[in-house]
Formats: sequence, C-alpha cells, structure tokens
Amino acid sequence: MRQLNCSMCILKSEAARKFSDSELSRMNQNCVEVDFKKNEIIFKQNALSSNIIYLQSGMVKLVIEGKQREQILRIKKAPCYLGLPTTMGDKINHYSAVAIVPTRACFIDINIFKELLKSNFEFSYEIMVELCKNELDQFHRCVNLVQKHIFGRLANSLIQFSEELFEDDEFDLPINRNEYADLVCTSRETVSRMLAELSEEKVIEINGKRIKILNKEMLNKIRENG
Amino acid sequence: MRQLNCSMCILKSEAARKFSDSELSRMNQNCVEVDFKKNEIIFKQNALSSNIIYLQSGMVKLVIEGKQREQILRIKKAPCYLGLPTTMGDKINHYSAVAIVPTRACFIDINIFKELLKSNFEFSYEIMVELCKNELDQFHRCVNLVQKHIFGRLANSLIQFSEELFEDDEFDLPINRNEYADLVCTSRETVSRMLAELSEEKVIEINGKRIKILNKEMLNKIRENG
DNA sequence: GTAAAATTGTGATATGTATCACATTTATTA
DNA sequence: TAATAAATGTGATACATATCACAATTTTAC
Repeated sequence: MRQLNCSMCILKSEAARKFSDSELSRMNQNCVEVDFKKNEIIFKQNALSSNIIYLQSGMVKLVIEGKQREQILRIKKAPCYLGLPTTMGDKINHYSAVAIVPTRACFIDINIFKELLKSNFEFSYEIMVELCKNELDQFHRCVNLVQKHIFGRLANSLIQFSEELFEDDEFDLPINRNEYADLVCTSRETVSRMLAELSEEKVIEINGKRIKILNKEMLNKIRENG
Repeated sequence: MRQLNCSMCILKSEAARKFSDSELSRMNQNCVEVDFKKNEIIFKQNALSSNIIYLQSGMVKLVIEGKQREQILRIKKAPCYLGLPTTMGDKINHYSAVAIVPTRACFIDINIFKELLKSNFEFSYEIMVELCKNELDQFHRCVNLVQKHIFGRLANSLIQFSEELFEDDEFDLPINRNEYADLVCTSRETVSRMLAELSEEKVIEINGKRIKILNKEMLNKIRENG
C-alpha cells in the first residue's frame, strides 16, 4: 500500500473536484489503491459490500449470475465510480465487477464516502445525477436487448465499443466470444456466425479479437432496424 | 387547485418525514395536486421534464416507446416518487407515466426539490438509496426479461401483481392483454394462450381481467425454472 | 337497446435463434 | 518445440414464439 495523493487523482472525477483540503486529506487517509490483472475480480456478487470503488484506469465488466447463464450488465471504463448502487442499495453485492484489461482502482470505505456526501452538497448532487443517468441508460439498454434481434444488438455493441469505450474505429475486443454472447444475450455460436456475416458484408473487418469498422452508416442502420 | 397540507401527506413518504416546519411550508406553497383518470398521461416521453411527482394514491405504468413496440418499464403504486431519474438525469423525459387506475399526484418543481435535498441530508441520502435500489431492481428485471421464457416472465409478473401491488391472491388486472404483452415483452396472442394454459393447469383462475392465484408453489416453480 | 368499436381467443404457419456435434485454430504450459 | 487446453467456426436440427387470419366476446357510444 503506497502513500496516496487523492488531490492528483481526484482531478479526473468531475464530482470530487469540489472537495476542500480537509476533505481531501480525510480521503487520503481512508483510501487504498489496488492493481488488477485481466480477469481478476474487483468485487463479487453475494459478498458483503462495504466500499465504493473509484476506477483510476482500465476497464471493467459488471456481471450478474442469471439462472441459466451469466449476463454482462455493462462495461465501464475509467474514470468512474463502481458499486454505487450495489453498495448503497443493499448490504450485499447484487453483481460482480471483473477487470477485462489491467485496471487500477481505489477503495473508499462506504462510511467515509457517506461523510463526504454529507459535507459537500455539490458532490452529493452530482452523484445523484450520475445515478439517475445510469438508470435512464439502463432502461434504454434493456429495451435494446429485449426488442432488437441479435444483429441489431451486435451492431449496437460494436458502436459502443468504438465510440464510447475505445473512441476509435479500430480496437481489440477486451472479451472473448463467450463473454460477448453474455453481453448481447445470445449464444457463443450465434456471435461467431453474425460477426462472420458482418465481415462478409464488408461492414467490419475481423482478425481474431481485432475489429475494424469499415462501414459505419451500415452499422448504424442495422442498429436502428435490427 | 386546492389549498394543500403537505404535512398530512408527507407522512406516507419515509424520506420526507425529516422535514422541518419551514421546509414543509416551503413545500406547501410550491406544490400542486392533480387527479388522473385511468389512461391519462401524467408526463410524456420527450416532453420537457421539470417536476418531481409524488404519487399520493393510485397506480402508474412507466412506458418507453421502442422502435418496434411500447415497453412497460415497470408498474409503480402509491406512495412513491415518479420521475426522479428522468427529471434529474436529463432535461427531457426518457419515458412516459400513465395512470392505470384513478390516481392522485403532487407536482413539485425540480428547483424546490433540489433546495429540499440541499437543506436536509437525511432526505437526500434516502433519495439516493432509493435511486440505488431502483437501479438494482432494474438490473434484475432486465435479466428476468432476457433470460426467461415467456412462461417464467408471466409467472413472475403474476406474482408481482399479487404480492407487491395488490397484496392479495385475487385481483383485477389494471391493464389489458396488449399492455400485458408490453409488460412481459411478448405478443398479445401469446399472453392469451399462456394465461389460458395456466388456467387449464389450475395454477390460476381467469375471468376477464379478474385473476385468482390457485397454486402459488407451482407459480413460483414456473418463475424460477421458466 | 342497438350499432360500432375495441378487446380477446385460437388455429395455422413462418422464422429467428438455441442447441448439439465436431472440426479447426489459437493460446498456454511443460 | 511438443503437448494440452482453451477458444472459435460452422453445419444440421429442434423449438419457442411471432405473425397472420379470423371468430367470438365485451365495451363504448349514440
């Protein structure tokens, strides 16, 4: 456990810029920083949840164990908070968080976090707004999963990887085909087939985990109509 | 617009019990009460959102327009808040709220609501916890919709109507078969067929919109394994 | 109370996607 | 570098559920 300097780190977090020096030093003393390798678990479903996690760098999948299969609720990339709903909403985690690339995270005790919320309304209001946005997001994600056929869901996820997560037309998928199936709620085989078909149609180019988007308009159409 | 007395009403809201007299009177002066008939719209998707709504009595469906069909995100019954995520998370409503039984609601201006959050940490923390719980709930709802076959989803919704909304083994469905299809994300015809089958199996008894649960263990099994 | 409209039920058919089986490729470990 | 394990691709088949078509019933409106 190294000596932390939250004032350096906090700059990345919109909400936490509003802290006073004393709040920052309180945080410095109650924060631990941990590095995770790919596939390491940051927190686990059904375990006691007593920390809010601030992702400094990396990327994480939030996974929930369904009766039949795992489901990836969403993929989040740093900087962001993890575990707000699962830590504030219950004593037990309702889902797991797993690193899908090398990831650095800070653990903040929920009681300290609550103190910070209490002492700084700007901060707590921003957290509230973030919670609200997440819920809206989640509504749309659910409609997308339920109402679209797999082509549409796949196109949607490809666009999200490209625009939201990697901000590039070309990227390495941080998950395998099985996990991809858990993300778009289908089977591994179907993911393979559909990706192959998109590749045949020259919409994307595939090389193992490397993906390049060739025809974005087409992909958008598929997302809308799929 | 009648003279309001929030102190009477507020007793139903866990979070708002913590208000001081001055906070309450501020609320009295900035609150309007409206009655809605069945099928009347309380707020509409894509309209500007500038109010938090407190449901005094009644029942409401939250609906989002998908590309292909409408989807009922959830059914909420009084007492509860409506529009927290859609009003705090964006300027525009991401979904509509429609009364499915006669309903009475208070409209609170978002700026007044924000003042109350600021002046009373207990209140704002409880709102935060509620937002978190909603999000967890929404995760489970989504997994349920995506991973279960229609029998399981139907069984699940029947149990929710019975246990969470009406707290009775026998109740009148406040929605028609089409809306029921939007709720469990299937077609009207399939809802008809499946309900008929559950009735044949003596799991439920149907009489138009009146439903009686005859075999709850069976229904629970179908929910788990479906 | 009758006509019109809306809601609901039910058979036949079509189809998207899961599942199974197995081959092939890629990654991991000794 | 060989041996083993993990990940991926692809055909054949099965099946849950959507869709279409139309009849029957219930509700609404005049």
